[in-house]
Amino acid sequence: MTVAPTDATAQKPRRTEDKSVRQGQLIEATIDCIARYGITGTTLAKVTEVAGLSLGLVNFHFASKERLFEETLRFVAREHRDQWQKGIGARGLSDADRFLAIIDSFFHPGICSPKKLSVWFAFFGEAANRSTYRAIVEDIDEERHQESMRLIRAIAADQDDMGIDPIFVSLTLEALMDGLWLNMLLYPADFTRERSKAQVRRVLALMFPRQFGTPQTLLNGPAT
Amino acid sequence: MTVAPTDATAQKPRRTEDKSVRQGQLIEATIDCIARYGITGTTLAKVTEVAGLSLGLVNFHFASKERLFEETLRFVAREHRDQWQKGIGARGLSDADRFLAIIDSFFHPGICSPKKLSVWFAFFGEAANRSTYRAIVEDIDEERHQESMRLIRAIAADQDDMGIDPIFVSLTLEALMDGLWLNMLLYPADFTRERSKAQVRRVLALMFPRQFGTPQTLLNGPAT
DNA sequence: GCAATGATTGAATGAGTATTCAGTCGATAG
DNA sequence: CTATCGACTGAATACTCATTCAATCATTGC
Repeated sequence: MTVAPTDATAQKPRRTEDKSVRQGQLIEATIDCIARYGITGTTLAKVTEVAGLSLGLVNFHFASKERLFEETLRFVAREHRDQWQKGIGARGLSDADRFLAIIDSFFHPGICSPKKLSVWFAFFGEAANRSTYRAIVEDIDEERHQESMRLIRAIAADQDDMGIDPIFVSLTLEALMDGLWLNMLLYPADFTRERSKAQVRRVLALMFPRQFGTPQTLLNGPAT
Repeated sequence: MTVAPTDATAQKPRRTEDKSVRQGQLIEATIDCIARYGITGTTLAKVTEVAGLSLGLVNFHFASKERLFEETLRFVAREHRDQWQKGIGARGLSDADRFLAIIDSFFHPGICSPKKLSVWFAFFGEAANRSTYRAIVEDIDEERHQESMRLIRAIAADQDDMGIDPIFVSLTLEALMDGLWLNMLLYPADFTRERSKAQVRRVLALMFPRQFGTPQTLLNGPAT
């Protein structure tokens, strides 16, 4: 499902709108509600109130609350995928640049905002039981993991760092970023986007000193 | 609150039991239900049914469902704390051994079982809004973080690895382990306890090659 | 204009759920 | 053996919330 952004140029709120507009409003409101009230406190009454729409619309545009939740998760998942794909898509980038772009995508303001992190972890918490949620997350994880591996292999081959295991590098950095996301969710004051990104780069420098190990100026201040 | 384990020797179920026994049963059942149905699907009716107790008991032993949830989170948090404290408490351990014990505690079968991981992430998902949950998690995180830092500082001082930043090491490994927990929750078939533990040790070896960098035999098979 | 179509509304419905509490039961003290 | 007291029970209560749907309204094609 593609979600059209709310049209900022439309002055008068029209009574009827394109389906994708309404669906986008409802998904946006769902994200807000999960961030504010948690997944347990998110009711359709609150979602529709935040969206400024009437209660019945959720079951009209989505079949059920469950479907609305699925589409919300799909939305943030696609947002992240689009972000890193845009990052590696630019012309003239080296493999190292592309891999850094994937890392950067994790810490892009639109991707790891407090609201989005709330949504991710709300669904992680439910994912163990809901196969639908897990499938959505797995899809996007797998796609990114494959791309990361491809890039790391290329980076390792460029130099003669053949001792390093691409699977190990990829899994480690991805797990690290997931963990930093959790820290950013729980302790937003201590774990900022920039600090976290620098931390990942520093680990990367440890793994590929020749390729990434130059500017050690980052991250020296006190933390938690 | 200290929870007494269910007495396996008691053959006849007594009608009345010590408070701590009942509280333990209810917490145990809550963990089961969160793992099975998610936090949204966990009702008091299900919890008491799983516990084999009557509906009214939750509000008798805990003031409310909310309190039951808080005590459940506190219980798994204390379990983890007890685990690592027991690990570093043994006589005659080096600082390196103690730090490895903290790592091991994350991957102890009783600590990172699928059920316990479900509980952790269920609460993480809610923690952004519920200050009580966050406070419980923060408490235990902070205590462990301080101990880790102390040990890493000692390890770095032992050798002359003064270039390494203890804060960086501690935050990185903790985030990594959180991320591995998430992977173990979402993809239990691919991310086993032993494999994850080996992965952390490998990163540790990268940071302190002299102290931890010997047996490179671990983790070479294919993953996800 | 004028239907026809489809989006929108929100009151009504009904299923489900936390909490209460009056009564039951049984262990223990005397 | 009896009385007392506190644990225990589960039906009843008082909600909340997802879902439905008949009625309303705006748009579009004619």
